[in-house]
Amino acid sequence: MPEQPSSRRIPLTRKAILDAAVARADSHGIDAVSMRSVAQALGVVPMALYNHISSKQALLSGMVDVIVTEIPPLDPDQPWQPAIRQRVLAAREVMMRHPWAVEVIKSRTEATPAVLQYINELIGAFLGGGFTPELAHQVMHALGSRMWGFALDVFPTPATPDDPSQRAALFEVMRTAYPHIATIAVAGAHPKVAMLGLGCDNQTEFEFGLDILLDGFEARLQAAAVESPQQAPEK
Amino acid sequence: MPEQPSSRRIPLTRKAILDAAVARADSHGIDAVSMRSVAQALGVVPMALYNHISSKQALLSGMVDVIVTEIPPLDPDQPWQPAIRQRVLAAREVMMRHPWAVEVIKSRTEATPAVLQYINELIGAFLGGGFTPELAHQVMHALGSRMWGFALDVFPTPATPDDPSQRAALFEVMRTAYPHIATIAVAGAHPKVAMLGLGCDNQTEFEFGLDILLDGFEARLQAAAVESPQQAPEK
DNA sequence: ACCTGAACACCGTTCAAGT
DNA sequence: ACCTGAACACCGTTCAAGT
Repeated sequence: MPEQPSSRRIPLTRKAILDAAVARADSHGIDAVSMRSVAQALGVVPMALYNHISSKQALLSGMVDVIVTEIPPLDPDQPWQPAIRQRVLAAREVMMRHPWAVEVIKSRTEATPAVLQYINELIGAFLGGGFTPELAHQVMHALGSRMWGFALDVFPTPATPDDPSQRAALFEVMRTAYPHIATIAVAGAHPKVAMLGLGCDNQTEFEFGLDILLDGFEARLQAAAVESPQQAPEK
Repeated sequence: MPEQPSSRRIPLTRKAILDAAVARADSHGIDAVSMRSVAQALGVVPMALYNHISSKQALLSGMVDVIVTEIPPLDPDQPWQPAIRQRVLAAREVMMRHPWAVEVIKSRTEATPAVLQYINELIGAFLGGGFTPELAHQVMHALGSRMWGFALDVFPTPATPDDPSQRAALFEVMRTAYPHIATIAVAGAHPKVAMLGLGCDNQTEFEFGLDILLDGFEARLQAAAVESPQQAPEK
């Protein structure tokens, strides 16, 4: 019995489909999420999904919506910088729970409601912190993917062989062909990482980049306040 | 006659395949690049490609290699900051010439030789500018996709209807549901962009984010020099 | 209104055969 | 060593039919 129709008592619903897709991605990886496989997991024929979700792309966007909803809200009692920092790091935790999410978010081209709401709230924090709309626009773009808690890590790791002697040979090749890469590879901030542990987008490095951006935003905010103090900062 | 075998006098070669794939992506978009379509463009059967390129993924990586080679070299006569800034902006121009490149680079997981060489040279510029290996490691990660001249623009544009009255209706919906987004949308630095012209990753915004990062790198470099002046900055 | 079944037009890739 | 032909095991999606 390859499927159990007894579980199909409850009618198919958009939410049930998205939850099944997220569950499947969590357990089997995003490549295991196809219209056919999700339908099978629900005990239903592939075309049944199309009554609730218009396309594979819509399914992926809906999956993002589901997990973006997991991001905890902004703390309204904090100044903009710690509030945003905290929320971005919270978003990062959600992304770490769903390792497929980064790849899917990178491929999205249209925003869904939960995504728009998250963005809207971040902008609200900037505006509430004294940013002009123009500056808020700029900093949101500068923040980019870091608003979701990840940095595009285009620093690809060559597959590191398990065999130590092969690994040493590879490192020797790297050191002669790309000496600077070899230099910083061994000088990573995290000594536990193997010598070719590039491609590491770990917590320290994420926060390093995030804080440079947030500090830069603060500096631009101050500069703007100085050159056009139409509204005094004290109230 | 659906194909011309006369063009198949020259033997198939890895470079010929990559060039054909790049040409096809430039003219028809990345979705038109399949093992089958590239083979057809070369007047050859799909499986013939596998003698020179091991997989579709290898084809995509090879395509990136081809265009990364188009990025002009670093100017060795300049200090690290203008040199890197200039080269990143040059990389950006290459990416603009090949609109498919951003999407493909985002999906790569392994570095190819030209990519490693480019990265190696950037690191060399940081090290030559006085960065410690540790700090160079950090700033390379913080730079992230911006080293390729693009920022991951996770700020997706809702499809804007052509019809003005529909567009006005959409904007009204946005303004009530996501007021802050609407606020900064109309306050973009580029007045020519339509009111819902979010998702714009234009030159000004790219440079805004890039300069925040580069300035932050400089500040960290100075801070490190102050706290451990084992090598005096003056010579 | 929702689900089904069959089919269409594709994919990347393996395998065995040709030269 | 390189190219071919046929096949395999998938895709997303359309269409017409069922209830």
